[in-house]
Amino acid sequence: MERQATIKDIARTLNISTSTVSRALRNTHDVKIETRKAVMELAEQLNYQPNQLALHLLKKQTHTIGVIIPNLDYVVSTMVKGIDEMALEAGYTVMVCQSNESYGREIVNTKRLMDSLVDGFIISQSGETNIIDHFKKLQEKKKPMVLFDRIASGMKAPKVRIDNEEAGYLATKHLIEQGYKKIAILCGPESLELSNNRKDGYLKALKEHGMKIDKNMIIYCDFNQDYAYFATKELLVMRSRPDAIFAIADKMAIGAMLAIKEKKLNMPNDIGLVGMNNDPSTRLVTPSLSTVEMPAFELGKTAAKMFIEMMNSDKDMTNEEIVLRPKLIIRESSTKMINTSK
Amino acid sequence: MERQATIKDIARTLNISTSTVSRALRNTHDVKIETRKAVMELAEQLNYQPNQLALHLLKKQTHTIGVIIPNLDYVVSTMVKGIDEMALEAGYTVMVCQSNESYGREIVNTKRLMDSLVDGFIISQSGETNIIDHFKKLQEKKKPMVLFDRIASGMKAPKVRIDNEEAGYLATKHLIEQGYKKIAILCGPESLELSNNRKDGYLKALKEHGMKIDKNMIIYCDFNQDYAYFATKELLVMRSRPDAIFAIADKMAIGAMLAIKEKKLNMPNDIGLVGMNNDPSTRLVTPSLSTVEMPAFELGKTAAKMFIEMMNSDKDMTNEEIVLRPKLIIRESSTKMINTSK
DNA sequence: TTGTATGCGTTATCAT
DNA sequence: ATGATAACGCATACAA
Repeated sequence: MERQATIKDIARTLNISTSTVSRALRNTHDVKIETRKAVMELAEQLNYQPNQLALHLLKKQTHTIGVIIPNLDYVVSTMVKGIDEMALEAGYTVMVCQSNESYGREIVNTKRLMDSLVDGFIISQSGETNIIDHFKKLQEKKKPMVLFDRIASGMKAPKVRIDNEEAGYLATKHLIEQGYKKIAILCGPESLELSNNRKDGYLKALKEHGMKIDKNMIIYCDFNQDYAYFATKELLVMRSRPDAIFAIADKMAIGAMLAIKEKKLNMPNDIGLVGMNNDPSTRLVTPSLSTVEMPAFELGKTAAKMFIEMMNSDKDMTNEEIVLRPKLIIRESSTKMINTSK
Repeated sequence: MERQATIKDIARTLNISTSTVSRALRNTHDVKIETRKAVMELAEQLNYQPNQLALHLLKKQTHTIGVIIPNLDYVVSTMVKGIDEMALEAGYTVMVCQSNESYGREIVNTKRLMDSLVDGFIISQSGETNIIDHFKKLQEKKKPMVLFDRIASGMKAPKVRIDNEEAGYLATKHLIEQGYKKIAILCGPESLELSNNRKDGYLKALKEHGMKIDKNMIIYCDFNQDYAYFATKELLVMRSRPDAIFAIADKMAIGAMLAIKEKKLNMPNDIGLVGMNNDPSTRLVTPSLSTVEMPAFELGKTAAKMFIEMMNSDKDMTNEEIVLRPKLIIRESSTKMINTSK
């Protein structure tokens, strides 16, 4: 049991050629029924497994998808589960590398996966990335790729994302309707298209309701709880402080929440708060956190599906883009009406 | 740029043999300096990259580690980050497959990774697993493996875990010292060694303090918030209900917390609660949740380190076991003394 | 129906 | 210092 049995072993034992064994095993062409039976039996007995490495070399593909993600928090994990499920179904294996929001680490990971000769990539960029040469290089090498969620701007590739403008719009409109007058946005790193799209939705809602736009209320911000905490602290000491905040990720909203509590401000009466992603923790904090939910599992699944479709067809999918819809979940942190009316 | 340049291309262009090119590239043996220079230059120009697939076939190894985990929650993600970091450093790539606590899925994943010909495995078993034939099969195929965190019992392999008995002991002792008299434990699936070890720690603390053991207070329980929620509901309607609960994972503690709140019981005065893992959400819930923290990143790193050591040496490490120490973090959900004294 | 020869990209062994 | 050849495990075009 030390060494894996190979086709050669079977051929030698049965006194036939390796090609015949190969054909018998895969039941291709015509193989005499007796030889085939003999081969099958011996294969079974030796517990023969085709050597994938050899097949990889031969076919020049590995049936492996490289997945590049910025972190492993709740939403991203959920997306990865979606990718994983779809990939498994289609006979692909997945190699996940997370960059921890670091540009340098993302480059290393890209190279790693490239060297491992994955057949292609499914990519969500890091918050730090604004140069995308490493992704372009993959395309020069003709590696198929699907971009998802955090779409790297300037790339030509099929894309799967949610409607980020809608997300920003929904959250902001909700806050306006709750009677908040001065709404700030913690809108993520400027390098991300997603940040700007959510901000656009925020702006759209403000304009639509005839509210004026204050640049001091637009805070670019790392995807990270501490950063959001400090940013919020600064917001709260301003002469004319915001009376509501939309943070484009729950972990940022949690950071904001800590700063707000520290200032002894009451949510939702003194200040409203909406996050995004519907992290499990949002249900548990006090007050419970309103949030914009996205179909994360679905999004991952769709990305993988698109990837597989791309591998199996030769049509140009470069310009395809699938956009899923976010959904507002209203909880205590932003429902001023109810609280003020009591 | 369509096709990757190979050694053959270089050899043909320079009118030398592939062996010379190979040697020049790797600077082995004696190669005339001029030929070497020429080779290097052309390689650079053609952007030559050695084909890993070919090397894999030749060396019969892939420099890839298969990582099998039960889920992707906070602690596990952190452990994976540790594995990842160490692996990267040692030139390994990591393939992560999560079983979602499903035995069937775990088997599929094991097979998937086996087929992808990973060099070995780093494994934390699913909560559902009690038959371990699929792991034993890996050993029959001489695949090196390291077990970590949720150690599959009955396996002979190097292990990295925390002191689970200590964890149970710390939590329970703390609750006793806070004056709780009837302490229940949500101790995870019976199939996990880790569950039983934590339970042993719980028992040890009870005995040490002369408290009697009530079998009704020992609840086996899936690693899952909902399950813990229902289990706690049942605990709370008992004639003599517990006045404190230790849940061996934070997500179970959160489920318990929901049930407790629903019953309008006050934490920590009516009932104390301690979780485990130091999930970020534990800081945010109200009351904040006491918890037993484990060095998750370190644990992952150590597991990977052990794996790599095993690959690089030929000594038998089967019986090695590294045990890291957990740490109690006291928060509001269990600090009765302070609350009752006010 | 089966066998022979060749190739996938690389390295190692043995010559020269 | 360099080249020819075989080998890793498999599949396939071509022959028979």
